[in-house]
Amino acid sequence: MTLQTLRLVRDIAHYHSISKAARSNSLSQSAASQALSELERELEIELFDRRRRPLDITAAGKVYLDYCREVLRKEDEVKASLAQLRKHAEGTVRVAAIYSVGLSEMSQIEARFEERFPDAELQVQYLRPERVWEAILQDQADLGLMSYAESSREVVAIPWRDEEMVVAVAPDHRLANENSIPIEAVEGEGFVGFDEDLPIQDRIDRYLREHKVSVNVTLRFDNIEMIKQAVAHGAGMSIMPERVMREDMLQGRLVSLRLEPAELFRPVCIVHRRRKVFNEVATGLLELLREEEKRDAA
Amino acid sequence: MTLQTLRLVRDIAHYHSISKAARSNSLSQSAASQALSELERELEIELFDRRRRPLDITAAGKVYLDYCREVLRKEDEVKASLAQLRKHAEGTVRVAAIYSVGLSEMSQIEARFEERFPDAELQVQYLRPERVWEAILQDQADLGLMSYAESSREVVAIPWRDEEMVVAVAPDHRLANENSIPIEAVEGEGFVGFDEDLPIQDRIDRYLREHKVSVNVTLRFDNIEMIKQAVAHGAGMSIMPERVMREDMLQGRLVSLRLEPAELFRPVCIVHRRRKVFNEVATGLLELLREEEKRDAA
DNA sequence: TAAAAATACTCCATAGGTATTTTAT
DNA sequence: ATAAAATACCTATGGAGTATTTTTA
Repeated sequence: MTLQTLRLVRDIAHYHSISKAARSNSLSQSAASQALSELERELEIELFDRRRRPLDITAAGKVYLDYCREVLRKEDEVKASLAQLRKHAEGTVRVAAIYSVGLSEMSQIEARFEERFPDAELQVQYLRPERVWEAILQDQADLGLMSYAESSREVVAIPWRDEEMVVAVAPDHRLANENSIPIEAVEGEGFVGFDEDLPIQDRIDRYLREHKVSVNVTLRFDNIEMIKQAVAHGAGMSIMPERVMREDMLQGRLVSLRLEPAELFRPVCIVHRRRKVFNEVATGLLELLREEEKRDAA
Repeated sequence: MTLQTLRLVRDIAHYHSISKAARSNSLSQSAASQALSELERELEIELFDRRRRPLDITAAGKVYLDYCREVLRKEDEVKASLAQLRKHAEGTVRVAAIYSVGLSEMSQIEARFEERFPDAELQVQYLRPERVWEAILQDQADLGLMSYAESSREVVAIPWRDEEMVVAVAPDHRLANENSIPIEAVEGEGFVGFDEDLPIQDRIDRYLREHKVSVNVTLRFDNIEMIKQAVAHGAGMSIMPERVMREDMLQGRLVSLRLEPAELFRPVCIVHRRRKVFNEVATGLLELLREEEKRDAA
């Protein structure tokens, strides 16, 4: 017994005719007749009085007709709701990014996305790194942008770009007029660092160790924003991606000094669940991000 | 797509498991999996997130689940309603009878019916003869009881009993002390008759004519009740079935005189639609009526 | 590694078609 | 006599099974 049959019953009642109902459902008269008979057999009750023409609906038929109408109405409703959900799902891509990818960075990307997919929706969420990972794992986001990510069994990390790390100082710092400095120049300097369990701090420490330089760490934070603030307020120098401080440089809050040798980079990755099935706009965004990276590298 | 599938979706959502839902629907895990996949293919949207276990319902799944629940609830309702109708249809017989079959007659039959089919319902409607015929034609009654009925292409008339016709007079009538009278004795009498277009009057007229007797008709009615009243009030004598005036005789309102020769009978028939499919109790009533007739004839 | 889901393959029940008979008006 | 419904008969689709592979946790 299929939903088609309910439609048929409704139409037979409407036309008082099996043939007409059959036609309006693109069925043969025979098929309609059989379907109705079979339904009546299942229900063990006659829905139409075959002994008069035009066909007459029975008391049971009236009861069943109400049921058909309600179900068909509900069906229309659910189809409409699903169509909307489908449209939304096909036209939306959800991105989870760490704060330090930068709002200005993303707004450029958003602009290019908007241009390429005028009807699509790009939802960007800024989260702490571990929350980005979590969002990807739980499929709360289609794409993630985070640093120091590594592929796991459930998540793929695609290298996106390596951001050059530089020394950040306040404008009134003794070294603020330099354009670049050798790493040895930071020996013994007051330093604002990341928490020690963060990968970024691990890389910085290794770099310093390799060049036999040690610094005097006065403060530690778990995020770049706090570090920038501390540096700007004269708490010492720090090492961070040049990109994330551009805004601050323009506004004169911070100064960046290139590090020699320039061996220190923060890798930012695009992450997504393995075997994730992307919709068109997600695929489009992925492509767009890669173009962005190439343009940047150039 | 069958209703079974809706039940399956509901159960998968409930158990968060295809296997468990399959079991509870007496299906193989494979069949359930295929049914769900097929449904999702039709709807062009995923209802469950297969990438986590236990299975997780999607936004679309929630919408569809609501639909499933409502339809299944409606289905239960309609099944219950139909079961009731079926039970009613199987346990009910509708009879349409002319007034002059007599309430006391019928109440005896009803009593014997009640005894034989304690759970069944006997619906009796008293109607004018033409309305009895109509009720049978339009299947508003299963069986009809009426006089002077003849089979037609759509209706079968089964002779039930022939009621002896007698002379009815008021208790203060000049002939009221007689037990029976020869037909010649009514010559010239004041007479209350039926309307001339009724078969019963036609037979009475023919009988009188055959015996070269004429009466002085002072009043005509289209039904026996009115005639009985007129006779009781001294409007003259009449001829009618003895059965229909028994009550009035007991209560001293009327007196019956047997007619010699006793050649005049009112035939009462059981009528029903041709090829009518009777339920058990209708068949039972038909049988009971025939027994009643035999008992009577004896 | 163990369970659950998906898939490959097969079978057959039944929905649906055409041609014909039966029924109602 | 005519139009509509039912039926006989046939075909093909898809629902459901078993066995196996793939996936998740």
